[in-house]
Amino acid sequence: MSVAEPPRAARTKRRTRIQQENEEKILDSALEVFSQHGFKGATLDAIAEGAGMSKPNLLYYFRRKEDIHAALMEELLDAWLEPLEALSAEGDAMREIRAYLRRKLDMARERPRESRLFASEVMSGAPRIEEYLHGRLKALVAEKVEVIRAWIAAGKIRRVDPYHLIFAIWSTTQHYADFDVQVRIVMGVEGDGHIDDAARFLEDLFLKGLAPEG
Amino acid sequence: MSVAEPPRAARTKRRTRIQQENEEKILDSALEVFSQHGFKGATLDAIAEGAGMSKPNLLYYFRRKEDIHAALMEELLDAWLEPLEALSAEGDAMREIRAYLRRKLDMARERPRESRLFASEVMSGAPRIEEYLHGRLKALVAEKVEVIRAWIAAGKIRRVDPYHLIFAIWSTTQHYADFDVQVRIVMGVEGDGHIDDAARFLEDLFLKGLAPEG
DNA sequence: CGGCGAGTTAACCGTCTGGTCAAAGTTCAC
DNA sequence: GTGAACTTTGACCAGACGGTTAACTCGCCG
Repeated sequence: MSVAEPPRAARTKRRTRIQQENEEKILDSALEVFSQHGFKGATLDAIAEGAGMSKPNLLYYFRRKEDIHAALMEELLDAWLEPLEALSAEGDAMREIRAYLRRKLDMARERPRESRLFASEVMSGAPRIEEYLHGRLKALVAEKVEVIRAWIAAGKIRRVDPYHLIFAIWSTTQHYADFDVQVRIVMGVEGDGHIDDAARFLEDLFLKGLAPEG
Repeated sequence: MSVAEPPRAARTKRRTRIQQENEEKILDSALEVFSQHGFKGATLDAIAEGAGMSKPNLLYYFRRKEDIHAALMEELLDAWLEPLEALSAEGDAMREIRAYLRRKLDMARERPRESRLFASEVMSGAPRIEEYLHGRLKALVAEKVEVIRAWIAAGKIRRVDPYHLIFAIWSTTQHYADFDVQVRIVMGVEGDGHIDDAARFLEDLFLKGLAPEG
């Protein structure tokens, strides 16, 4: 009669050291598996093995596959907004855009699995993050679109469609995470030095491409 | 004892009308399913249902799941090279790049599922197309990189890294296929008119960003 | 150092999955 | 119209899958 309630049920705060460690191991393994195979393609067995524990033990910490994915997403989605949130209307337009590019490229370098997790979710139709896309993300983008429009109105950057500008920044930077394998093979590189070159190229392209006439 | 050999075994050419039709139905359904859920996440049941036939019947045309995926990939990979292949050293640099952008955007508009199929394959580590990436793709890119270098040497475009230029074109254009759901939600659009805006934006960005000084 | 709750696991369940098989039904050239 | 080749299907299989249960072991606080 001593069956402990699975810890994730009683939320609030982390309890034991073991719990903390194991949830970390699970989420790390799950990130690997989900980002490679998507939600449907990921299996609890693979996640459990990657976390170095049995499947029932894994299910002691997260009752359902969905819960693991949701926990991963919750962490990810906040981090996902940060770089764009930091785009400040008060700053210098060109400097802000360059800084945004850098933050996004840093994420692609340091958290490529998260990028692929997000991509895989969107590519499968975003069934589990529709609310987020329609809500927080859409609102934040709308807000920053206004910031960019203001820069255009003030003659700080050329007249371009702010939405497509944001998409262009997202796509070019995330590409180095999502298509990492392809980039490495095509370029024939191994470390991550090529991302510095990418940074130079992208800053160059966007700053030149957006600079006001004259 | 009249069990016909599964047709895909005897390659060469299409035989019956029914076979032609059914293989088409299967590949169309499989494209839908693979592009949404990846190789592991796709099931034969789902593909069969989408194709409007029973699973054993599906397996009469393609003996294994792998074979369906391979057939899809074979078709795709050729189409994938075409736009870049058409980038001609003889043409005007700026015009060639603009035309390349347009071809890639057209593919994103007209064949978004193929784009996602490719993306999903690369994101899962490209286990089934390694040879292609190391072979034909790498070689073609290397060839076009030289074309771009020649344009730079001739002062037709600014001095930028040709590899990253190609990646930037790939990523910005494919984004409208791979992240279609996100793009639609964030922009709040429904048809595909936004891709024309994307075309204008991207041509603008790249042509301005690459134009030689002066 | 004893006990209680946290942590772990073997065994299991129903369903799904990729794939097989033999038999039945259909098509089409002759 | 018929027979041989082509097509379709129900029944089936072994293993994978997400998840449950009950009983076991371990860690740690008093």
